[in-house]
Amino acid sequence: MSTKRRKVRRGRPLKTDAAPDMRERILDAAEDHFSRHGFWGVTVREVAQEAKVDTALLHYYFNTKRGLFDAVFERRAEIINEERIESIDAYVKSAGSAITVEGVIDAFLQPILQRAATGDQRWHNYFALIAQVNNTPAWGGETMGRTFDNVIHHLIDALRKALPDVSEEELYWSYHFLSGALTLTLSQTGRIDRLSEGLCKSSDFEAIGRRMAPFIASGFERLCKPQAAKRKKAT
Amino acid sequence: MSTKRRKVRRGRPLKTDAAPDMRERILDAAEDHFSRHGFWGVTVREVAQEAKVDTALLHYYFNTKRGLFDAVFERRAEIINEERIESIDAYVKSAGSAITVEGVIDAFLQPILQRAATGDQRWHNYFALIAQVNNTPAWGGETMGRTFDNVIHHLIDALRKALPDVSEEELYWSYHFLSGALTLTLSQTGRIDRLSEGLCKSSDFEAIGRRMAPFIASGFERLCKPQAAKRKKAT
DNA sequence: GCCAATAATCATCAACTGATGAATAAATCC
DNA sequence: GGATTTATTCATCAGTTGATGATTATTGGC
Repeated sequence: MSTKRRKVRRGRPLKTDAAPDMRERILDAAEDHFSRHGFWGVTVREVAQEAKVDTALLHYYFNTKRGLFDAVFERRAEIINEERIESIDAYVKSAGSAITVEGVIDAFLQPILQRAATGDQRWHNYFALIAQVNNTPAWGGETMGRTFDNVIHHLIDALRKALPDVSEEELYWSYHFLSGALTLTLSQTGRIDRLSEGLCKSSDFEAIGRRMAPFIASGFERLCKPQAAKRKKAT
Repeated sequence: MSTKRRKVRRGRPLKTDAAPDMRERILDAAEDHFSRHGFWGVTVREVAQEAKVDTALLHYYFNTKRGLFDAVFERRAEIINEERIESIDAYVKSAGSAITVEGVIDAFLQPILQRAATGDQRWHNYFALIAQVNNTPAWGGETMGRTFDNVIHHLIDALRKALPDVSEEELYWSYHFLSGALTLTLSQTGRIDRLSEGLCKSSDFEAIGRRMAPFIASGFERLCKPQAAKRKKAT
């Protein structure tokens, strides 16, 4: 079992090898590990081992461990960001003056929830990674902002159309609550499974897809529509 | 600057030293570091250095690094859990048959938000730690459940009183969204500061305290009160 | 067909990591 | 007041860590 000295080719690989692009293979392996244990919980050796390459190759492509992490984080961000902007725009256009908060939020959520629902492990890992970064005090805010604020401003612009004369502060705080609810969902820790004794499942994105937009939209409307009369102070 | 060989006492300390309990000092230092960088982002040496003790002492008290982490996590959990249960019970009792969802949720949130609002850095760190654990896929669900499920069942029992004939599933999913919104708030990453260009501040717990219960309660009511007529499918 | 650029492994580094057994000194027990 | 227990630092270990310069083999440009 010990040193089975597998003969490993050195030097540039033959073109005919048609090995799945090493760079992508490293990113997949890194995504898998980072998503489960975070930046510090992973060693470059673990990643290299899973990708079946030498650790030096991973420095060749990404220079540092942090460079590798950032590359993982950005790879799928571009895809999902584009999808979300298209989804919001399509809804706003189709709804016209009948635009609703719930419609906008649903349009924003669906691209993510649908990708999560396919059961593709790699997207699943990626979303879990976002969840961790979003809750990392030291550098999470900066990284999330740099990567996603564009899309979020797009979302907020659309929400303004459904909420005339809305206060900016209420809008941002409402998004904040949405962000927290969404990222916990994406992190799939299995806590709700345990709490509900199996009644609800972290992996049941169909169930989440049905409930999340109504829940969140209702909160937005409560906070953003200044119907002061409705407020009742408890006790 | 190099080796200023500070003469350090060896052996058991004099009783008259009245040094602040070393065990607590280690826990404080560990809390500070773990909350910022997570379990793997911290070395026992860093903690020992901040607590100004030898690394061996920290193994003396907590055996392993994980033991230290668990001790940090549990120390304040007991305090805050008790406060939350008392707060919920007090509200349920005082409200009587006028019990509302918003009232219950507010009672659940206030102990946390008030402690966060005092600006006590140590509670602030602890809450950030909870946020990270809640979003850790590998072991977050298990740890959160073990530590907090008791209180959460207490919360859910109270909510049932305000929501007769409620579906269990809707109740658990609603709590799930609440949990995500709360923990992101507690992680204080500064993202909303950046997103809103300074209009909203992560550290403004007074602002959060005013908005969170209405937002979340509204979501609960939308999901848990089966007023099917109100539902409108947006395109 | 030569030569620079590219893509990979190998061998190794200095620094760091969690942990532990031994030494030391005060407190407490009897 | 001697022996045991408790609380602390010291010295050190074996294993791991991120990183890099040297080496090797293939591709692509001219």
